[in-house]
This record gives sequence, C-alpha cells and structure tokens, in this order.
Amino acid sequence: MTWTEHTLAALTDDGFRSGGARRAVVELLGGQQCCLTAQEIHQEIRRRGRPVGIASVYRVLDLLFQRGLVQRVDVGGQAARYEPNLPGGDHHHHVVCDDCGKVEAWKDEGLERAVDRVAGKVGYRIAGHDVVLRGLCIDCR
Amino acid sequence: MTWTEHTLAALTDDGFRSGGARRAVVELLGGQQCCLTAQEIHQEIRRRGRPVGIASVYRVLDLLFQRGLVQRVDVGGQAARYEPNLPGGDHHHHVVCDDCGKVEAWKDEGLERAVDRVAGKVGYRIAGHDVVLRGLCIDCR
DNA sequence: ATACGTGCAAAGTATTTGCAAACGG
DNA sequence: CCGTTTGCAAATACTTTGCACGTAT
Repeated sequence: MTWTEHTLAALTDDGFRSGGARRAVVELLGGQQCCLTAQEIHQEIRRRGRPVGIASVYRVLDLLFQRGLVQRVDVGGQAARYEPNLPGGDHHHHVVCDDCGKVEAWKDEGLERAVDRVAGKVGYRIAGHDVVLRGLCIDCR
Repeated sequence: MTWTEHTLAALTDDGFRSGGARRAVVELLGGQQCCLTAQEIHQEIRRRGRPVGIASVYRVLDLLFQRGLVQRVDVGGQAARYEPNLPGGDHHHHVVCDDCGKVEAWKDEGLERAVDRVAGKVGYRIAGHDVVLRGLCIDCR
C-alpha cells in the first residue's frame, strides 16, 4: 500500500470527509522524494490546474502532522518543510547547503541507533527526532 | 576569556565599530544558558532599560552568525533561535516539548562522534550539525 | 570628517483565523 | 439536510530593507 492510499484511508476511517483540496495535497506529497514547503505544495498543485487555497494547504498539513502522517522538517530557512511519514519505513535525515539552500536526504543506521540510545536519557517522552547537517554542496564549494 | 569578551574583541579586531545595540545583544547572549529568539532578545534588552530597535537585533544576530560566533537553532516554532558558540567548547543539542514549546539543552559525547562519522559520508563540506529531539516534557506528560 | 551603526517605519514572507459558500455523506 | 471542507481576505507573526541621523574612530 502506498503512503497516499494509506493516508487517505486512515482519514476516512477516522470520519474525515475527503474534499478536493485534501486529496490534492496528499497525492502531491505521496509522489515526492523529499520535503516540500507549504508554499511549494500550493504552487505545484495550482500549476497542475487545481486552484487550491493556501489556507487549505496549511490546514491539511497541520491535520496530517497532528496525526503523524507527515513529518515536519525545519532546516533553517524561514519556511517549514513537510514530507510523508511511512509508519514502518524509510526514516531519514537532511543535509542543507548553506549557500544555495538545497536540501537532500541521507540515512544511516548506526546514527539512528545512537540517537535512540540518547533519547532514553533526557527525561522527555520522546516522539521523534531530526538530525540536520549543513555545509556546502558539491556545486557550491 | 568569556564568550562576550571574545566576541567583542573578535569584532573590533576585524575593524567593526562597537555601538550600543551590538554590545547589548552580545552581552545578553553571553549571559545565557540556552537559545533565545530575536524577539526574546529584543524584549529582554528593552526590559533592562535600553531601547534597542528590533532591526538592529536581527542585524547583529546575522553578523554574529555569518562569523560563526553564534549558532542558529531551528527547533520548529516559527522563530529562529540563537545561542553563543564557543570556539572550542560546549557543543550541545536541544529537546523541544511538543506541547508547551519549552526548549532545553542536552549533550552526549557518543552521539557527537556518531554524527561526525556520518558527516564524512554525505559529499558536502560539512560546517555544522544539529540534532533535535521532540516529545513531551515532564510537566506536560 | 566620514563611513559605519542605529532606530523607525514600511515592505516582504510565512502562517493563522473568520466567515460565507460549496460540498460530501 | 447538516456539518465538514474550502477559498478568499484579513489578521498576525517574524524578518528584511530603505533611509535619515547619530556616533565611533
């Protein structure tokens, strides 16, 4: 089952109705490699011919975030980024170019274990984590 | 040498003049335990009786960030946070409460090594990193 | 004296909220 | 039908910029 299908099903199961804006956001996110800002999502959906409102994009993203269906990523620009959050799979992190602002994904099992180990020590009930590297990408350095 | 002294010296060494706003921001940051937003810095300086402009606070923070004298921390609210960056010392990370927004610092040598190890593998020239844990703090859970 | 630093106000983005109309079940 | 979802516009929040004036050197 794809993330798009899983997400739409999870929402209708919980009694949410499915209007066009919500479906459009979920479908766009589902086809994505890495994280997008709300503005990018809005523009891309409109570019594809569906005139969704920016407020709806924010509302959908917030709903998905509350329910753990998307991950929110803050890499230090002025806009938050969002990406699909598969229940079992594909947890990864990001590296940002200080110069051109490009964001890419990476993944490392050893680091994942190290973070989990630390998470038990801080006294919080930990719900998630994010590791952001920053530096110069191949093009900019 | 304290961070405040080091920072003011570094700036004058590089030919920057020292006006009141810059000094006020540096001194406030130097006395801080953890990260503050630009707005918090602005309010606190004014509360202490020095009517600095918000624009100057942003300008000073940007200058300090460009020169590596402060670290910029994005923990997912809508505002960026800043904290002193000692050259040799005291590198730490943050844990954010999903409920009340409180931000606290933590530190772990083993994780630090794990991150450094990963940093060599991503193809970027890495300049820094940040690890953010999020969950519920003791009060909120 | 002269260029840098500063404060204010205005502009620029990102995000949230109020509300009436459209729509799904 | 009735309550949810949506789009628009206005409001809010954060940050940047333009500009005239003050001040450190």
